[in-house]
Amino acid sequence: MNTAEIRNASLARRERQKAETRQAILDAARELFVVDGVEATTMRAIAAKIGYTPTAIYHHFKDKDALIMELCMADFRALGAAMYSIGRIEDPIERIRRMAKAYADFALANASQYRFMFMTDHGHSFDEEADKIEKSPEEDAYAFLLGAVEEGMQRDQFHTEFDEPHALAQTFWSGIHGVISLWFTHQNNSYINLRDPHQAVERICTIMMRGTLRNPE
Amino acid sequence: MNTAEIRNASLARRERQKAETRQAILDAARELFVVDGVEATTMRAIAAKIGYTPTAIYHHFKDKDALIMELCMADFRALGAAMYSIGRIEDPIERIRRMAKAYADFALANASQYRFMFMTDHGHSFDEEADKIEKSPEEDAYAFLLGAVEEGMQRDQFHTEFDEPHALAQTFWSGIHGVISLWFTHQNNSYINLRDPHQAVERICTIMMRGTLRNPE
DNA sequence: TCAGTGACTTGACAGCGTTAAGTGAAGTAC
DNA sequence: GTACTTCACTTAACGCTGTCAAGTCACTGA
Repeated sequence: MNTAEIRNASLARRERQKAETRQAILDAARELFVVDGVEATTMRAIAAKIGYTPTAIYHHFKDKDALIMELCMADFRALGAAMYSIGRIEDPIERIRRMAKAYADFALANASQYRFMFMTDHGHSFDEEADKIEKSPEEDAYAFLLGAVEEGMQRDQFHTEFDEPHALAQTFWSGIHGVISLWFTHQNNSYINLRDPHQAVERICTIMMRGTLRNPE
Repeated sequence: MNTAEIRNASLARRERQKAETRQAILDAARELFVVDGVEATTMRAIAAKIGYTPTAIYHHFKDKDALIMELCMADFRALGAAMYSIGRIEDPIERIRRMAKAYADFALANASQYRFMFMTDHGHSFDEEADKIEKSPEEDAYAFLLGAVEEGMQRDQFHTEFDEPHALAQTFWSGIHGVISLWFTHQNNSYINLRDPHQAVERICTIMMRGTLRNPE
């Protein structure tokens, strides 16, 4: 090894070590967020979990919000991947059904994350993040749904009065989100006694399809 | 006035003064909660607003949670009243439609309160409160909706497969709640660009009715 | 060899919800 | 009239939070 190679190697090692620490912070934060919730986990707890002082975190992330946001962005990508994994099913209506199920499965399996992604007001934080990623966080999943709705419209599968793809896609999303979010906040309410969320998602999905399709089979 | 009367009068005055202070705390807290949100409002800010020290509040409420919960219960009563005010419309389906609109109007006009009532996890706090009030907080509004759904079923207005009143009432509720809560968390997301919530509520309401009614007109 | 870089620590700050102990005015009893 | 009690409220503090200025120290480059 000549001196230039050594320098490069050592630079690379330092960068790798920094990246490892950064990842350790993210992993620790993720685990604590999932177990205790985002609000309840402290910077001190995250630091202690990986054997650093709390201030060390601030060398890798601007503040707690930036740390949270990074994990949140990863979750959006994961949701997008979960949506995408159902593949290109020919019938757009069937595709929407499958998306609803995949969405609900993701939400129920990642409750803490879902809470933070869709049940917390982030103000304009997402807009700011979007500039960096070059597209909005929900884009993948939302665009996927929107595409299916548009395709269904092109095939005249919906009643003619539903001619605005965004409006219809947002309605479908709202319905599923309503079931999920109500479940998260009211599952312990003994008076309301909410029904099983998986079945509830299926139910509202059936109802919304029957309410919008031209020929519900 | 004899001595007994004087004693009673002074006791009454002291109780009234205490009640006034208590109410002042509630009023100040309400205003701050609405403006800044529940989380961002501090006990110190509430106290400062009415010219007391923070600790004074603890003579009237066990802790911040108890103070919040009291306001929350008042909001549930207000929502119940808003529902009840639409009156006993003959057709249960039309009644459900009106309820949806009244519910959405309440939510959009009382955003902070709605957030806390239906978008925050209260664990078993409501159950504990319910023991005191002898009925669960949502009871009024939920029972009102449930009654309309049951009536619609008795009149065979819904498809026969929808034979469980709770399941259907919860589905309707979920749909409206989904539109509202998504609006609150994502109204500023420029990529999603959510449609007007009033129209969105009307849209999902129409869709859900068409998807459940035997003879949608 | 020596200055410089940068990951990390030390020690602190302001603000939070909450509480033990104290104050002082009003009511009660003799 | 004086002593005792009650109680709404204050004072001063505790432990907790997110965050930051300053310091440490191993490693790098000339």
